[in-house]
Amino acid sequence: MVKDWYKGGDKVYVAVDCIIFGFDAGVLKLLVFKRRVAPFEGRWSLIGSFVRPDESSSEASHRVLKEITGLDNIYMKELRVYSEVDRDPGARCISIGQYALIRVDEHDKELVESHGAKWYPLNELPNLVLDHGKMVSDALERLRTNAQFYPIGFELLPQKFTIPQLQQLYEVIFQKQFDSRNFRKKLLSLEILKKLDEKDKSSSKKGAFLFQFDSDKYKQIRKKGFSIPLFKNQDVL
Amino acid sequence: MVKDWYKGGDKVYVAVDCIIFGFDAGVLKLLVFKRRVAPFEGRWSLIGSFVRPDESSSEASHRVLKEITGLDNIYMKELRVYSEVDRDPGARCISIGQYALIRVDEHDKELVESHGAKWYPLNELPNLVLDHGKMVSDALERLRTNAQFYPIGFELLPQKFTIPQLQQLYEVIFQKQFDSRNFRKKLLSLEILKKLDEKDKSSSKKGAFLFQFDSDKYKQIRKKGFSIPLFKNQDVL
DNA sequence: ATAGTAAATGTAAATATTACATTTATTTTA
DNA sequence: TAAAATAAATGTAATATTTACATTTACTAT
Repeated sequence: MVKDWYKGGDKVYVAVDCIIFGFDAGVLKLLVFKRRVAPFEGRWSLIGSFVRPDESSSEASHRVLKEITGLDNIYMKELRVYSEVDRDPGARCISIGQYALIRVDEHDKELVESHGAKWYPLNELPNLVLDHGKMVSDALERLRTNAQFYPIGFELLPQKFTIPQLQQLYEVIFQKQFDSRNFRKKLLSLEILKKLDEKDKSSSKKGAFLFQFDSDKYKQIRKKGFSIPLFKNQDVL
Repeated sequence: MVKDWYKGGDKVYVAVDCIIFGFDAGVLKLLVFKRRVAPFEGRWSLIGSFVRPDESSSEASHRVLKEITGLDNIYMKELRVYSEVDRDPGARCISIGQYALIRVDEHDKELVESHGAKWYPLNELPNLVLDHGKMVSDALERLRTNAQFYPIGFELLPQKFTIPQLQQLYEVIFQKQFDSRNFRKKLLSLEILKKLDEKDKSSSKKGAFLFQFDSDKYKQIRKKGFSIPLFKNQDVL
């Protein structure tokens, strides 16, 4: 029931749009889809939805993410609200940008295809509808900022990964090369990686040891009151 | 004109609520106001408004902030969207939390009073309507996080301030004492403070030199690709 | 002239970062 | 089965930053 005093307000459409990052074959990719219905039929768009009466914006974005990728329990954070008056010529409609990091190896590729969705390397993105291109560049900036201060890179790698893989990811995110000895030393010094007794031999004869992100340990450290900036000299952007 | 394909969506009320921080008499304060009309007449609330058809959420929050404090050009950032289904029993209404840092010495005190608004020290806050208490604690957390990595403390101090004042502010934000010699050294080493030829004698016979935040220099540094974490060992939270 | 007060300053020890080259483990090939 | 090939793994010395800690300075009030 809507109380009288709300009658002064103007209702608007509220949507979520997901900026979904993945790391595959050494490059950062974004999941976009080709619209099959109006508006913007046939054009590329972020994956989104109206927020339904029975869900929050966060629930809405997790719902569509699951619909398209089959994935639950995804790293997803609010980016910002896009509410410029004329952003959508069809109606007053605000959109909440939600950026997500997923493990490409874990998602349901057939489901993605069946929805007309496709992974594009960030530098080969097609033009997107409305302000979705802006959402992507904002999200990329946010990803870079957050990756400086928090260990979120792990969200983009398989559960088990090698140090060289991790380094490659950070080099792609920050567009910068790191010294492999110093990179390894620094990451291991954070004490948030569990070394496994297993090697990945896909990229060398010697094989590289696999590691897992130790999120319990990370939470402990955070609880004690520390945050972990990955690189001290933050000249990574 | 609303196109047909939007008819599937459900419209909702969209509001902004401002979490307004100030630093006064050595304590962090929040600006809240006593509602004079329904809903929640007589109860304390954040300062907010519906987002109007002709403005973005950012414009809406700057508008109400100006209405109440007389201030323009305020540091204000989106905190997050509060869209839980039952957050407002009167109607489906989502709210965009916007947190702001203002210089208490620059705001229009009479205007604030005339609107029934009042500054409360953070630890003496009255109960607030709806989820506004949660907004405040979220905003405080965000303030602390951001103050670790970015020089935003200056937004809460007068344009001209002393190093001891700056230190006191950071001690309040982080609930932690700093060594005055190291604090001064660290802050000056960032090279974003302009020393003035002027002293503030309000708190000592000797007087303390006044400084200004040099935002041009800070922008230059950022442009070159550096961010500036204020404290290396981020054990400040 | 002296006492009182907060501001300002310096340094040595500990820690973290950087720059840089060789050895190791394994597979493939000769 | 020895040798070649390849990426992974490791160590160290030089530099920079952070930390811990006590005295002097500038000014006002008595």
